[in-house]
Amino acid sequence: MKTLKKRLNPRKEPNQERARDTVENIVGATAHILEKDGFEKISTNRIAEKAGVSIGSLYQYFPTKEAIFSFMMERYVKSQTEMVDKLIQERRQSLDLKETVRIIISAIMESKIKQSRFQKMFAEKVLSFAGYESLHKQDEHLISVFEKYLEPFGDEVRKENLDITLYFVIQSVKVLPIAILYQNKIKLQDPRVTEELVELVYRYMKK
Amino acid sequence: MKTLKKRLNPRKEPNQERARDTVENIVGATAHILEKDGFEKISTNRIAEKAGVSIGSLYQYFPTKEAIFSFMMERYVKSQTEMVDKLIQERRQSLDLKETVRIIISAIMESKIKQSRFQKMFAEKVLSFAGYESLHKQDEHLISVFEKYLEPFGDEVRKENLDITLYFVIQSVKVLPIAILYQNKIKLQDPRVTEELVELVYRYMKK
DNA sequence: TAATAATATGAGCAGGTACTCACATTTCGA
DNA sequence: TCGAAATGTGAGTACCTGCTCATATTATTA
Repeated sequence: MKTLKKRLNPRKEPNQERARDTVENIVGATAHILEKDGFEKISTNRIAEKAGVSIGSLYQYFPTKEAIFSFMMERYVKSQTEMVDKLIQERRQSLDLKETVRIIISAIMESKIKQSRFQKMFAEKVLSFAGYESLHKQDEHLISVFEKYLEPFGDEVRKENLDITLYFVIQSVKVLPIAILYQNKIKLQDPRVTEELVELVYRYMKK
Repeated sequence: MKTLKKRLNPRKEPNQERARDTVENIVGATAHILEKDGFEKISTNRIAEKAGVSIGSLYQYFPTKEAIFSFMMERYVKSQTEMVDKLIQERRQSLDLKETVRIIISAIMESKIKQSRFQKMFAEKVLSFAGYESLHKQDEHLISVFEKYLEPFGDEVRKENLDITLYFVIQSVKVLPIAILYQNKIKLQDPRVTEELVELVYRYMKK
């Protein structure tokens, strides 16, 4: 456990401006290589080269290669979670479940389209790397947030296997759009994708 | 294109019994290592060692490491497709859609539970490796099979965005159970998982 | 300005990787 | 029974990997 933390946490916090630039360049180069050449082609040497940074600098801020992925993942998960939390908070008063579902899924889809460079990396890592507990934590957090939000919907929502239901809902929204990215007929930007996802989730949840 | 085929196709067909054993040992060892140590720890040398086979023999039947994965994938995809095709064929006469959905999903879940050793490998490869066209071909095949099967269900099935709907259905059944494998609260064997998957798919498809 | 701290550098290392090839062994039909 | 074809062997190679460390450069502080 301690080993894991040591290996995933940043080695050193960047204080000066140029140090923050270095870190951002590393992250940017990593995303770029992932997007262009895929996971198999990535190496710390290549990342450093692409970032215009020496391999030594890279290892000043990231103790291992995985730490780079972990950093990017954590950052993305955090922004997604904050977004959903905020939307739920805003919808606290409303009792229109379908509209809430639509608003949340639309927002997520929009960010997925924008940040589609990260999405393929996610497809390869999201389900695979047990070390990324932050993702499981996010799932659990979202489940409890939704569970609380759904309390007033006693008559509208099916609550027999709510744990599985909510897990499936979350995974559907996370994973189905990524699956779309990997076939080449339907575009992620096609508004019907969002529509269908809303349809799937709402129909599945309601009584 | 030609390069890809050359690199993924078996180099030599095993004719004698012992040759077939060699191939099976290689495949078995690969599955075993994947299951135990994960994708990152796998190497052809390790596979050969675990299989009790020389590295030279391995390369007589598989021209590259990827060819081993490809072979296993193709074999699995083929068995799954045949199973679904057969079930659909048997259900040709019936007009009970939900029961059909239940039968197919139950069968798939059963095989996923049995072959769960392959499932994690799939989670890492299914969406990620563009080279595995066989998977996309399978998706397209299944879509057309379902589309045909659904023709008589004019009144029961929602057909506005049928392309997306069927794609989401297929991906849900493929991916959601795998997602279950990667969290540790709900077990894949829990019959509620199958139930919920049926519920999700049927509710999503019906009018 | 001088000293100290922060940051950047990249040659190089130890170990792993996919894969080859010249040769040994086994199988089997003639 | 014998020889060709099929199968098996594993030391070896060229390359790549993650990562270190001694040193140089730049920024901050006193």
